[in-house]
Amino acid sequence: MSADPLNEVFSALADPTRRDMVARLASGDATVNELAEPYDLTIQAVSKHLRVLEDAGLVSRTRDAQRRPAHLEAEVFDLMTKWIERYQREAEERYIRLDEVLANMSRNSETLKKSRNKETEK
Amino acid sequence: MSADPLNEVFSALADPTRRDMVARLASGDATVNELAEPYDLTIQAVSKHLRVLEDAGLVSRTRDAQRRPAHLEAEVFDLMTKWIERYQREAEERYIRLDEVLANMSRNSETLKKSRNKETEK
DNA sequence: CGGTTATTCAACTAAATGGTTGACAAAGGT
DNA sequence: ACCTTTGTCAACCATTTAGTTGAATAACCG
Repeated sequence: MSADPLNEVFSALADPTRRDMVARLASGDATVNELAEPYDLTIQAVSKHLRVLEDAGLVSRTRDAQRRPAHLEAEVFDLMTKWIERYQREAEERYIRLDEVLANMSRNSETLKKSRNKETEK
Repeated sequence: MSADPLNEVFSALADPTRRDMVARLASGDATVNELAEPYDLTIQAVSKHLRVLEDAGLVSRTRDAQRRPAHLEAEVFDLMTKWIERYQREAEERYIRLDEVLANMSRNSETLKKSRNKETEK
């Protein structure tokens, strides 16, 4: 029921062909045949790739006669950037705090010389 | 030789366990044992996950006696955000331009009524 | 209706992935 | 010198994945 949608989004973009398809769709909608053209792949393979992108919510399909043009959905990207930025920020902030700690430590370094207690747990 | 590093980065983050490990490492370095504790997984499995993160450049390892604490590397995140934001922006800009086109079209819509030419190819 | 174009479905295959168990290595603690 | 802790390596297994070929569906073009 509630599988994290990021699973599919990240794993969809893990494939270079699919990333390339996304890149191309960013500059305009395209049909399966058009998308398949540059690759040394069967149409069926590209159709499958497109389905993966669709399932991940990165792409939507419409209909135009026999064609089913693919359209890039930009909203899902927000999910990713939010996740990424959150931990990127956390890690950077922690890095800055660590710098402060180290600055403090060197300031009163005499207390440090005999501290041989390692409190790694908890 | 020159495989796109984004392959490994995205595919590393496609796994929810690995994403969770990253989330936890964002608030501080941790050893394999510490990382493994919350999961219903063997240490070996977690060790493997950690290796995937390391190969993707998301994590680095140091040494502290028998322990090999893992440390989150924030820089690689930039690669991802740059890729994502580029196409996100492209898609959004195109969407805005499309709006303008549609606005123009409705303004002189009388010319449209008989345009039955479809120039999909090229 | 009959043919063509665009796309998907189904079945199969090879390789990659995520997990296991069991043995091994490396470093400390005593 | 042992024993313990921490982690990795190796071999194996089940599932998923990226690709194939071949048949089927869907919608247009005469």
